[in-house]
Amino acid sequence: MSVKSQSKKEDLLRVAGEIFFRQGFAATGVKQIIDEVGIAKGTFYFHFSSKEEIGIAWLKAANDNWNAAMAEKLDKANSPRDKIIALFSMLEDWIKTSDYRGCAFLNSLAELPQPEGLMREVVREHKESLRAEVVGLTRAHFSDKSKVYADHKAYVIYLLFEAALVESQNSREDWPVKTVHQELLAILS
Amino acid sequence: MSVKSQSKKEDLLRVAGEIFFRQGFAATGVKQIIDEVGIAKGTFYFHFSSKEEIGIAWLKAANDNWNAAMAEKLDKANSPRDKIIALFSMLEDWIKTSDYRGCAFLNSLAELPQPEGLMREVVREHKESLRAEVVGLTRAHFSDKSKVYADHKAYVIYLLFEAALVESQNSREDWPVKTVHQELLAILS
Amino acid sequence: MSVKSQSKKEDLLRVAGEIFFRQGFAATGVKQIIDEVGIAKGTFYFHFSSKEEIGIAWLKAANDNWNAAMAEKLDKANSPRDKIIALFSMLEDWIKTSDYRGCAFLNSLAELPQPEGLMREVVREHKESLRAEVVGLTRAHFSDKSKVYADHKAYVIYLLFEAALVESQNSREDWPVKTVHQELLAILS
Amino acid sequence: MSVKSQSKKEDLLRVAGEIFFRQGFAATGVKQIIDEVGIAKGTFYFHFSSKEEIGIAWLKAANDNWNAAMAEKLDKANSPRDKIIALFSMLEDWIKTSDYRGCAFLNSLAELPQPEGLMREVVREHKESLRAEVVGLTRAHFSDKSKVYADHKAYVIYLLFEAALVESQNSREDWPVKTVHQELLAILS
DNA sequence: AATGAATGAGCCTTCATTCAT
DNA sequence: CATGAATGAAGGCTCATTCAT
Repeated sequence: MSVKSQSKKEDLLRVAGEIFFRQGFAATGVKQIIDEVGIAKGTFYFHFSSKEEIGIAWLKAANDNWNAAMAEKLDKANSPRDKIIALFSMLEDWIKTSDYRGCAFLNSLAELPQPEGLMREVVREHKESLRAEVVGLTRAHFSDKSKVYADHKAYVIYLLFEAALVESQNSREDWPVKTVHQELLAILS
Repeated sequence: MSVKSQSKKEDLLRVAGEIFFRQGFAATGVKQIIDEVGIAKGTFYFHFSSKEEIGIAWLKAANDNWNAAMAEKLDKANSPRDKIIALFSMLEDWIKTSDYRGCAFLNSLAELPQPEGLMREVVREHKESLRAEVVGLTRAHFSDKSKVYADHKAYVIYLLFEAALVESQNSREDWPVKTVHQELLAILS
Repeated sequence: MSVKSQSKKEDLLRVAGEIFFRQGFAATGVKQIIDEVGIAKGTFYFHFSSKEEIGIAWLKAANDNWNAAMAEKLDKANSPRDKIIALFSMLEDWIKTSDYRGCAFLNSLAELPQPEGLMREVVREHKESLRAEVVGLTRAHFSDKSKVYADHKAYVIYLLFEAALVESQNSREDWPVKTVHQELLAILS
Repeated sequence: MSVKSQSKKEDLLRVAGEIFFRQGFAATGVKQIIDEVGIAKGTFYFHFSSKEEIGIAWLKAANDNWNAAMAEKLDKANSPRDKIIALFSMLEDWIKTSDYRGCAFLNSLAELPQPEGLMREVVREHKESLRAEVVGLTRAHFSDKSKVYADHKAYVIYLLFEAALVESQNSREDWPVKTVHQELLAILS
C-alpha cells in the first residue's frame, strides 16, 4: 500500500495546486503541470474539463484543507480566546512555511479581474467562512459585551489577519505578524 | 495648447496603466494596448524596451500620483490626527471610484511570484513609503507617548489600511471601510 | 419486447447517424457520439473498429433505409409514370423534414476529397442505384420510344432530382422543388 | 519585377485557396498552409484574424475570379443563346481541370451545417448571382415568350448546371456534362 | 519617431485510438 | 461486452519581441 500516487487525478490536483500557489494560476501552463506529473495532455483533460476547473478544484481543496486543519487546531484550545490565538498561531506557521507566497485565495483574487467567475466565488466563500469563524469566536469571548461591540472587534481581528498575510508577502519580514499578534492580545485584553 | 495627447509616450503610459489596473498586468497583451492607443507595434517598443518596463513605469507613475494627491490632501489638514483621517478618506474615495479593483501594487504583488523582479521592488518601495508616512504622522500624534507605542499603533493603522483595500476588493461591500474607519477613530482616541 | 435500445450497436449507429447528418461527418467527434448514446469509449471501439467504419455503416444503413422506403412507396404506384412522380414526392418530403440539411451522401462526397475511400465508394453505389432505378422506370414509361431517348430523359430526371436536393439546401427556399416538379411533369408529357 | 510572391498576403490566400479546394476547408489545418507558404504562424494571423476569415476571403476571391472569367467569355459570344452555351462550355472546362473536385461553394455548403455562418452567406450570394445571370440570358433568349415561361426554363438550366458539377464530382465520368449539354440545346431549341 | 510585417514558442483544448481491467 | 484511464499529435490562436523601412 504505497503512499505515493493513489490516483492520477489526485496527483494532478496536488501537483497543479503546488505550482499554482508557487507561481500563480494564470502564469502556470497546462504543459508544465502534466510534465511535472508525468502524464499526457489528454489525461489532464480526461480528469478536468478545463484549466479553470482544476483551478476551482484547487481552491476548494485548499479551503477544505484549511478548514480541517483549523478544526483540529481549535479543538485543542479550550477557551474562545485560546482558539483565536491558535488561529493566529496557524497564520504564523503558514507564513513561514509558504516562503512568503501569501494566500492562494487573495492571490487568485488579484489575478481574476471579473467578479463573476467561479474561482472568485470560491475565494469569496472561503474568506466569508473564515470571517464567520472569527465572529463566532469573538462573540463567545466577549459574551459579556454587546453583539455590536463583539462584531466590530471580530472584523478588526479578521482584517488584521488578512493584512498580516498580504504584508508579509510583500515585505518578507516578520513585523506584520508580530504587530498583529501584539494587537490581538491587546484587543482580547 | 491642447489637453489631449501631449506625447505618444504619455498616451501609451496612461492607456496601458488603465488597462493594467482594470484587467491585470499579466492578462493584458501589448496588442491590446497599442490598439487602444492607436499606434504601431514598433512605436511601443521604441518608447518602452519591454512589457516589464512599461509595467515598472506604470507603477512608478501610480506611486507618484498617489504621493502627489496625498501631499495635497494632507496639506489641507492641520493636525497629524486630521491628516491620518484624511488618508483614510482618500482610501474610501479610491475604493468607490476604482470599482473594487483594489490596489494596483498589491494586485501586481500577487501576479509576480519572484521577489527579485523590478516591479516587485517598486511595489515594496511604494508600500514602504506609505508606511513611513503613517509612522511619521502617528508619532506626531502620539508625541506624548513612547516611540515604541506610537510605532505599534502606526503599524496597526497601516495594516488596517491595507486590509480595507483587499477585503473591499474581495467582498465588494462597505463593511471593511466602515470597520477600519471606526477603529481608526478609537485608536487615535 | 421493447421498442427502444434493441442493442447497443444499433443505438450507436442510429445516434451517430443523426449527428453525422446534422453537423457533418468530419465535424463530429467520437466523444460526442458516445456521450449522446451514454456509453464508454471502449464500447464504441468494440462495435466499430474506427470512426470511418461507423461512417460507412451509417451510409450503408441510410442507403438501405432509402431503398426500403422507396420500394414501399413505389409499390403503391401503378404506372411507371406514377412511380417516378412518387419518387419526387419522397424528395419533397425529405427536404422539408431534414431542415434543409440536404443529402447525407452528397455532403459526405464534399467532405471526402480522396475518391479512393470506402465511404466514397458507398456514396457512388447509392447514387448509381438511384440512377438505375430512374432509368428503369423511365424506360418503362417511354417503352414506345428508343432506349437512347429514354435514357437521356432518365439522366435529366435524375440530375434534376439531385439538383433539387443541393439547391434546396443552399437557398432554403422551395423554388428548386417546384421547378423540378413542374419540369418532371413536362418531361413525362 | 518577379512574377512570384507579390505579397505574403496574396501568397497566403492563393496557397490556402488551392489547399481548401483540394482537400476541403475543415480538413485543412493552418499549419499546413503556413508550411506550404513558408511563413510563421504569427504571420498568418497578422494577415487574417482567423481561419474563417481566410475561408471567406477564399470564397470571395473565387467568386470574383469566376465572375471575371464569365464576363470575358460571355463578351465574346454574340447572342443570348451563345452566351448560355458558353457558360456550359466553361463548366465543362472547369470539371476537367479541377480533377473532379466539384464546386468550392457547394463543397463548403456541405461542410458548414449552420446556415448562419458568413461563409455560407458568400456561398448563397455566389449561387444567387449565377442564377440571376442565367435568368437574364434566358429571358433575353426567350424574349418572344412569357416571363413565366422563360424563368422556368432558366431555373431548369441553372439546376442542370449545378447537377452537372455535383454528379461529375461523384461519378468522375462525363455523362453528366454530356447529358446537360444535350438537354440545354433542346431547351434552347 | 513611427510603421507594420515577420517570428516561433507557447497558449488551452480536442482528436481518434489503444488497452488493461 | 463493457468500462474508462491514458496517449500524443494536432487543432486554432495569442504571446512578447525584432527589424527593415
